[in-house]
Amino acid sequence: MKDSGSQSSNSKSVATSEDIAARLTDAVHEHRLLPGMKLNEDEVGEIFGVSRTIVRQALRAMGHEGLVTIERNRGAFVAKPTIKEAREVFEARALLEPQTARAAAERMTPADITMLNQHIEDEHAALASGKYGLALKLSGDFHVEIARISDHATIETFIRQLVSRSSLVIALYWRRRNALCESHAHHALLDAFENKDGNSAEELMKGHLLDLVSQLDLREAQNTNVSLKAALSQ
Amino acid sequence: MKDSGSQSSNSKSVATSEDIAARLTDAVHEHRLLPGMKLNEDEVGEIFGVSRTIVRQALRAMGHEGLVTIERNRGAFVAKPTIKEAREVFEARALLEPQTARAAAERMTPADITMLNQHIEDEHAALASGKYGLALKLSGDFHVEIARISDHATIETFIRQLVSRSSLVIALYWRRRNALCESHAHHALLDAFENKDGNSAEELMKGHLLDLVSQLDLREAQNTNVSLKAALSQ
DNA sequence: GCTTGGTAAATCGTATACAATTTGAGTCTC
DNA sequence: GAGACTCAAATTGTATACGATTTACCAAGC
Repeated sequence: MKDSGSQSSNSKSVATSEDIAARLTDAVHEHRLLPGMKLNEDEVGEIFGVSRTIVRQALRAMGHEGLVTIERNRGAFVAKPTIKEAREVFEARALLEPQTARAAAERMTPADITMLNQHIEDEHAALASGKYGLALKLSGDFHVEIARISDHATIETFIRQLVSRSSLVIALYWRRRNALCESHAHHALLDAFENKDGNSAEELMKGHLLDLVSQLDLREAQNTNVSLKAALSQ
Repeated sequence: MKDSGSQSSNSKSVATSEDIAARLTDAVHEHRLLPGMKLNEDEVGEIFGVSRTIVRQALRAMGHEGLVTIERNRGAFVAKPTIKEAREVFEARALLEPQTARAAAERMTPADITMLNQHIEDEHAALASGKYGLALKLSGDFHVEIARISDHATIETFIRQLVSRSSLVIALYWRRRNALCESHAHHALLDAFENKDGNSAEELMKGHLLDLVSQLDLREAQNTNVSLKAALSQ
């Protein structure tokens, strides 16, 4: 839990760079910040009431996660993964997450199950009330929670990064703008977890990731700003 | 290539934070900087002739890689992986590198082979002239080069991090202080690469990593500073 | 002797000032 | 009008000053 308190209990808690990075990261995960958007240092600092020093720390941290691209003397932008990078992200997830799901299944406690269940319900609620961005973020968090339960901090860090970047990929390459009909997959995973069935969990996760990729449109040259060239080539 | 020129061609090239991080990282890889060592900001800045601003950027970057631990108001220290973290690093490598070796084998060009060969020779030369730290670094670079050849930037980044942290693990938990008798393993891998034999490459890499782990001493409580508690529990 | 307390030095955290670079508008020319 | 040029405004990069925290040392007390 630990909600990285923006303005929590203790009256005048000044925001740290971690807070800023978390807030910005959430915004990216919820598609309130979209790939390519400029993150002006003064502007961000003004919004959160901190100096540029702190903002720069946050932006550089996000740069390391691959969420933000920093161009020298030009500033920070929400990253725009290329098609190759998009493929890589999901290939890496396919390499890490199935085994992680298996490990998680074997370590799963009743408390974990309850928590994951709550997570799925929240996701449902978000979808029902039209908060697609929030639903998307929660859907990613589900994967991160599984990694956390697997109790492998190193791989958890990698998965967290990959899930993060998946938000960008989805923003750029998702086919159907409407539903994220994947809650079924998460339910199925939860069943495997309840039965402590590592094999199923591994297979379900593998299938789930393949399913996700199959809903992306990763053909070359679709989202590149080729307006000029496209107009001329006709 | 691009050797991140410390003082390259252009006369007065002021060191960037990337340069500083690279220099410090090399020092860690070569065991000139050992786990636990304090990295004083003023001191580092003095050595490289840059202000603390730049040093702090470098140290935070290394923090993200897991090479450095930053404690608030206390400063940056070369990281000291616990035994659990040490295990995790090699488990993650075992998950990523065999498949990466396979992919590399399939994409390997004659130029790549030549380069890897040179790498092995350099490693030999370093060992022969007693530069164990350099040999260790080169040995790690070998793995990173394979990742690069596999042409999967995302996984390459992960492997780079893991190899980096492996240097720390080796500094803390390596059994025999003398030789790193692993050049044989690298030779065998090279043979597989020359034959474009992905299966062999994958298997050899898996075995090589297991071999490495087996030379570590990862039993509990050997390097922990428990003098007080240990004395009291008796 | 060992601990406790207090003060000065060392060190880190952050804001800010200023330099360097990019951006964009406006002007001029062809 | 399209393109090249100039200059001001906006923005980022870096050094530095200053406050906050930790550390280290030394003296006093039990």
